[in-house]
Amino acid sequence: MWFSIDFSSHTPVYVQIKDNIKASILSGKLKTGDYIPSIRNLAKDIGVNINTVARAYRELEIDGVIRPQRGEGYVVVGVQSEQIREELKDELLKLLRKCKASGIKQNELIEVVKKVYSGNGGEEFDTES
Amino acid sequence: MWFSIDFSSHTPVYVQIKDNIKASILSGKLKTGDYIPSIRNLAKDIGVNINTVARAYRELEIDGVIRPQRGEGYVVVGVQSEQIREELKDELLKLLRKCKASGIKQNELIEVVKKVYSGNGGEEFDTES
DNA sequence: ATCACTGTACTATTATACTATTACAGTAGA
DNA sequence: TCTACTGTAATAGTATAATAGTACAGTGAT
Repeated sequence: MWFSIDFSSHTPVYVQIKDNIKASILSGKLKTGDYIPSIRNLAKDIGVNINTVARAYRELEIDGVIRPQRGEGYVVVGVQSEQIREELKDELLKLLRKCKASGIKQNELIEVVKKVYSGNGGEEFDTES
Repeated sequence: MWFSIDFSSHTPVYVQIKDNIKASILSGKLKTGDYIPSIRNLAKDIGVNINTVARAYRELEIDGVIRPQRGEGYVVVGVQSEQIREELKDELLKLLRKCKASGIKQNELIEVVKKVYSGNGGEEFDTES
C-alpha cells in the first residue's frame, strides 16, 4: 500500500491515515472519482483494526474529501487544496520556531529544505492506487 | 511563565513541557545550576495537574537534564545539545516531505523559514525564570 | 438465490494521558 | 519548633485511542 504509519508517534493512527489520504490527493496520486482501498483492506495492510480506518474514513467524509458508496467503497470527491497547504505551513511554522529557539541556525534549516527538494529524501510511494 | 501549552495538540502535555524546558536550556534561557519552577507552581501556571508536571520532570531527570533536590526544587544539569538539535531536524525532515508531497513549492517553505528568523514570529518568552 | 465483497453499527476491553485528592518526607527560614 | 515551601508516592476516576468481535445491510457477479 502507499503509505506507512508511525506507531511510535503521538499522532493517532486515524489522523495519520487522514493526512496521508489528503496528501495523496493533493499530490495527484489520487484523483477525483478514484476508489480508495476498502476499510477492511487498508486495515489489513496497515495492520490496524477496522474501526480505526473506519473512523478516519468517516471523518474524511465529514470533511467532504471522500464519499461512501455502500457495497462498493469510498470514492474521492476532492480537497480544499489551498486550505490544507495552509494548515501544513502553520504546522511548519510552529516547528521552525522550536528550531530557532533551540539555537539552530537559519542556514541549516534552508539546507534541510533544499535536501528534501533535491530529488532524494522525498517520498517512498508506489505509483498505483 | 515562559511557555504555552497547546491543549488541542495530540502531543501529550508532559511531552510539551519536556520539549519546552529542553529548548529553553538550548537557547540559553536556562543555564546549568538554575532552578526551574517547582512542580506545583508550573502546574498552576499552565493549568494542568501536578502529576502531569511531575511526570515531565521525572523523565527529564532520567534523561539527565535536571536533578531533583528534595525540599528545594529541580536544578538544571545540562543537555546533549547537538543530539536534541538533530532530533528536531529529523522531525522537520518528515514534515517537509509531507509539504513537498502536498505540492508546496520550495520557495514558499524557504519564505516561511526566513519569516521565522526575521525578528517576529519567534518566541513569546519572558526573560526571568 | 447465493456468494463475496462493500460500508455501518454496536458492545466490551485495554492502554494511555490526564485529573483529583491525599499523604508523607526533606529543607530552609522566621 | 513551627511554618511554608520543596519533591515523592499512591489511589481513584475520566476521556480517548485502539483493539477485538459480532452483526447487519447494500451492491454486483455468478
